[in-house]
Amino acid sequence: MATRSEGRGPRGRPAVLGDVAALAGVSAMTVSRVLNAPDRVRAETRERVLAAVRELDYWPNSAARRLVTGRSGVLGVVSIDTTLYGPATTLYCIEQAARLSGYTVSIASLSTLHRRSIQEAVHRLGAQSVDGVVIVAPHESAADGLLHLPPDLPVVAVDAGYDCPVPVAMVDQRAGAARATRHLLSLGHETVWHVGGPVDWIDASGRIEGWRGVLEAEGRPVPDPLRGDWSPRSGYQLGRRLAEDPSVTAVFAGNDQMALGVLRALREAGRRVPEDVSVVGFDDMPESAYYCPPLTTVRQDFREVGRHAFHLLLDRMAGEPAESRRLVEPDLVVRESTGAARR
Amino acid sequence: MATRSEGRGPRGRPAVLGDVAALAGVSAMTVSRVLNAPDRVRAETRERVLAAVRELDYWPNSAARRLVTGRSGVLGVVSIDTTLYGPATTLYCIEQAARLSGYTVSIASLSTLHRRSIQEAVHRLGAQSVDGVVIVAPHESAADGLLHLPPDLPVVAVDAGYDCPVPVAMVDQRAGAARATRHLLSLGHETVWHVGGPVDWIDASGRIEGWRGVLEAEGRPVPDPLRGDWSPRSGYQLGRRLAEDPSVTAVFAGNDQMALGVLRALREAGRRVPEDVSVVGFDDMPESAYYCPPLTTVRQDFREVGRHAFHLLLDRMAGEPAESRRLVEPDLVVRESTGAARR
DNA sequence: AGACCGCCTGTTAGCGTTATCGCCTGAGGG
DNA sequence: CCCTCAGGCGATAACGCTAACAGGCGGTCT
Repeated sequence: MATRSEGRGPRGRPAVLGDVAALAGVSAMTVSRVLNAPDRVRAETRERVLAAVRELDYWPNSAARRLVTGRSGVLGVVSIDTTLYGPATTLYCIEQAARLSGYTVSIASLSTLHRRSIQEAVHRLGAQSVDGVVIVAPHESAADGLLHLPPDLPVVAVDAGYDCPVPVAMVDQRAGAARATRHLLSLGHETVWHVGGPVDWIDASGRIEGWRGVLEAEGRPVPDPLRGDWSPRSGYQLGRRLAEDPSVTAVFAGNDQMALGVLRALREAGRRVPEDVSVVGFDDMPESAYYCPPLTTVRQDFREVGRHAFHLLLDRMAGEPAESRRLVEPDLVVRESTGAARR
Repeated sequence: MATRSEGRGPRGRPAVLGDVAALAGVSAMTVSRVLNAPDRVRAETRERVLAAVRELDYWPNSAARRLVTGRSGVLGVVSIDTTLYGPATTLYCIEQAARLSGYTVSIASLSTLHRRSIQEAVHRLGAQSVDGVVIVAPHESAADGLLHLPPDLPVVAVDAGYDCPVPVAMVDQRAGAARATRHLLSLGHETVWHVGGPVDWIDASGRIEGWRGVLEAEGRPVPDPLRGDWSPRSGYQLGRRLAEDPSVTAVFAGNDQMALGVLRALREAGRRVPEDVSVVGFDDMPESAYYCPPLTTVRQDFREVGRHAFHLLLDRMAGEPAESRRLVEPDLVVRESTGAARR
């Protein structure tokens, strides 16, 4: 049952291959075969070995195995702030998928968003000889860092933009933003203001592109996008500026948290949502349906992204000519924070 | 620069210790010493070796090192749903602290909250020979699983209750809940209703104890606690029941997300917050200050908890007689969701 | 002057596993 | 009857690193 407690080997230490072999009356090699290629051993012998394995509570030493095979069964995930809803969910789903396939996941958070930082993080994992790495760092500097990685190490990225040098799993940010913007225009709003994510964030850029694209295609005025930092606080601060401008009737926020801040700022300024101003968010966090009013938003399926990322990595590790990109389509979830423009 | 790309050894593969030794004109052992005990090598020799290390872009093979030293430089974190705010933040801070001390962190999420599940997760990590494990699973079944773990493997827990069999870092849930409850009573409310977390969750229990303790000490009626599942949705559903009861004037929710659901339910029922009903949450997520109204809540310093957990583990790994518990004091943050009871 | 000590470096022997090759046995074919 | 061949298993040699000991060299103490 327990890794190092019960079933100690004869030496008083955890049992090793040799102990199992001795107990089963076979050679070490046979035990190894039972564990790695069971059908190459006679059934009777196999049973005897397995009995010994159970009796001694033998667990293979992964370091020794790794040393000789070169593979570790460990994947690395390099990620920015895993406290954020998106990265946290993605990480969680990568880990789940990996676990089902027998992999363990090691993480390396980035302290700074510097190109060196990403390389350093990949190195930390590389030094632990991971079999592959998923990079969750939707940041320009990260994309830059992706260009200078060990070519032997299978690497895939998440949300690393439309022209990512490594295979990437991502939500179609442009499509999502376009959907949100079109929704607002269809309600009769003249144009849509945007509270975007931080400069240099790739998904922030993608959302801006999608938003701007629709406005331009429809021949609407394109206000300068405001830039926050994803936090509710920044949404609030920018929201106060928008609240002062009576011409603002529709706001598309780069994520739900900033949208929450915008909602609060509008409320404080006495502008009603959705009667006076419509607001759309991005992400669809579990909370968003309970904001006041419940938030219309763009749902990102992070679970899907995580799974895709893992399978892309699996392909790369198998040496297959992996697809270069898997796009996940986001959905617009219409709630009560958006309504018809007043005439 | 890159782990396996540039600076290949003479063999066309990544450089190994021997390659560095050959290039520097010393023995392998000297190279090893330069890396592990630099002051035991003459400065001049050291420089020569380091130059060779750089030239070949040598990175020690962690598997080989682990095989012979028995230590891996990897810590494991076993955690429930790392999507939840608390566990996610704790994990993040553990990783940060670990990184600063030169450790890598591997994660193992729990799929189910079963006693076997925790043991299985610890095993997965143990099989990868981690040096120690932090368990973030504030659940009764986890506490149970803690009793049957490899005694040789240093293990500490987070939020595993006041009578945890292993060293534990935790927020003083009782104190936090008591503070919230006293705050509401001090505003003149006759008693306080509670929307608690799921049964079997240890921190949910702690909060109930703290809440109940204050009510009993003050001789107030103690309503049956309602139990949600931490989600805003469950808070909303339970909130609707509370909203129907006109005697309810003060609600203490087990976390901010459920509090959000309660706020929404009250609003829909036409009961104003804080004029008719006061609401307190628990956690103080970044969003909470922007709910409507901004939520009075109990702030948990998860960063501090993560750091404590890591240092407890470090002590245990060093074989020191570690403290058995580190309590972090939560703070009451008063915002606008609580107000004086109406007479 | 000889014994001794400390500093620096090298030699040897594993750590626990799997790759590789080779041996043995028994069945089947000429 | 001998040869071949395949299945099943064992002996040996790595994998890359460090622990433990050994030795050489210069200086210090008696």
